[in-house]
Amino acid sequence: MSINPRQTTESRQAEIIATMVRLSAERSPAEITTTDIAKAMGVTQGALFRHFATKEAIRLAVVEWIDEHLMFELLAAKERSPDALTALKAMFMAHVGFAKAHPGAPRLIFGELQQPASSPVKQRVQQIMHRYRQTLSQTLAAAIEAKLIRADVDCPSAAALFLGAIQGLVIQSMLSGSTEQMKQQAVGVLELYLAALGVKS
Amino acid sequence: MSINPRQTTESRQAEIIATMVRLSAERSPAEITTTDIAKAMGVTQGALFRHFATKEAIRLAVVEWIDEHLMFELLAAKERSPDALTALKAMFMAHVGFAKAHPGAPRLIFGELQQPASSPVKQRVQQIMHRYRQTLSQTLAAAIEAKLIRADVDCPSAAALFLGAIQGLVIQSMLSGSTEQMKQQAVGVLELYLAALGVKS
DNA sequence: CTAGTAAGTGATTTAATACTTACAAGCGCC
DNA sequence: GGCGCTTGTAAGTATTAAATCACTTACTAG
Repeated sequence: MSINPRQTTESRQAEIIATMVRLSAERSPAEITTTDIAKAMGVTQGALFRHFATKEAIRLAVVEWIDEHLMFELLAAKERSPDALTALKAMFMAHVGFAKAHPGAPRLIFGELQQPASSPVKQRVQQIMHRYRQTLSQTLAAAIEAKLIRADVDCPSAAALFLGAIQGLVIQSMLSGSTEQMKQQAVGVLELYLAALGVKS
Repeated sequence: MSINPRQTTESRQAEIIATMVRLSAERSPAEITTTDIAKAMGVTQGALFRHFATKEAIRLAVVEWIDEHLMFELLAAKERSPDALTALKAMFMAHVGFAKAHPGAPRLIFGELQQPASSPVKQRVQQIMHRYRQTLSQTLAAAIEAKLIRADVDCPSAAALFLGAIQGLVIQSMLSGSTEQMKQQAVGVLELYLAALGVKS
C-alpha cells in the first residue's frame, strides 16, 4: 500500500487546506474534525499535527487560501475589463463563479463570522472584507468619474449592496443545497443592481 | 433561595428559547451548550430535558420563534402601509429593526444554514425563506400593477436582491460586532434598492 | 554506510458534551 | 391532609473532540 507516500510539510499543508475546503462543501465546517480530514487524506489523525500546530491554525490557513484565490480571480476580472463599469460586472460574475467552483469557501467564511471578534481567524476575515469593500468603492468612484453610472450614487452603500447581492445568492444556494441555479439568478440580480447604479440595460 | 421557583413547562420553554436567542447575540450558537443555557437560567443542566426532549428540539423551537416574531413584524409593517411600495420600504426597515432588536436571531439562522438538507430544522428555515420570497414577489407584483415601480422588474430577482441587501447588512454587523451603524447603512442601501426598482428619490 | 531529521503511526490523555436516572419536593385536586 | 403528577436536583454515563507522546520508518548528506 504505497498509496500514501511521505510528503513534505508544504505539500501536506496544501492538501489539508484543499481537503478542508472540499469537505466543507457538503458538511458544516464547524463539524469537520481532524479525524475527518485525516481520513479523507488517507493518513492518521495525529499526522495533521506535524504540519499545523492546532486546528485553529488550519482554519486560519484555509481563510488565507480563500482570500488569496478569490482576490486573484477578482483582480484578473478587473484587469481584463476596459472600464470601471465592465470591471464591476466582471467582478460580480467572477465572485459568483468562485463560490460555484468552491462551494465550501462561503460556508467556511460564514462559519468564521460566528466567532468572537477576538479570534485571529475572524480578524483576518474582517480584514479581507474591508479590503474588498475598499476596492469596490474605488471602482465605483472610477465609474462615476467616467460617467458610466449615476453621479449621485453613494459608493459605500453601493459596495454594501454589491456584497449583499452576492451573499444573498450564496445563502440561497446553501438553502437549496445546489449551486446550479446560482449563475442564472446572478445574471438577473446583477441586472437589477446595475439599474440601481443608473445603468440602462 | 426561592429565586428560582418551579415553573410550568410552557413558561420554561419560552425562557429556554429566549435565553438561546440572547446568548446567540454574542457567541456562536453552535457552541452554546445545554449547560450554558441552564446556567443563564439558574437551573441545572438536566432540568432542560424536562421541557425539551433533545437539543435539536430546542433549535427547532428557536427557529419557529424567530419565524413567528419576524413575520409578525413584517405583516404589521405591510398592513400599516397605504400601498405596495410603502409596504416594501416598511418591511425592509422592519426586518433590519428585528435584526437589531434580536442580534442572535440571524446568527442562529446562519448556523442552521450550514446543516445538511435532511435536518428538520433546516427544512423549516427553507420553508420560512420560501414563504418570505413569495410574499416579497407578490408585493413587488402589486407595486408593478399600481405603476409604483418599473414595469419590467423581474420579481424573483428583486425579491432575491431585497433579501441579499438585508443579509449583507446583517453580515456586516456580525463582522463589526455591533448593530449600531446598521440602521443608517440600511437607509442608504434601501435607497439604492429602490433606485433599482425605478423609484425616483 | 551511517547518522540525523522529518513525516507518519497508533495508543492515550484530557476535557467537553448531550442525555439519563434515582431521588426529592412542590402543587393541585379530591 | 394525603396522593399523584410535574418540575427540579445531583450524580452518572457514553461518546467524541483535540492534542500529545513514544516509537517507527523513509529519505538524504557526508
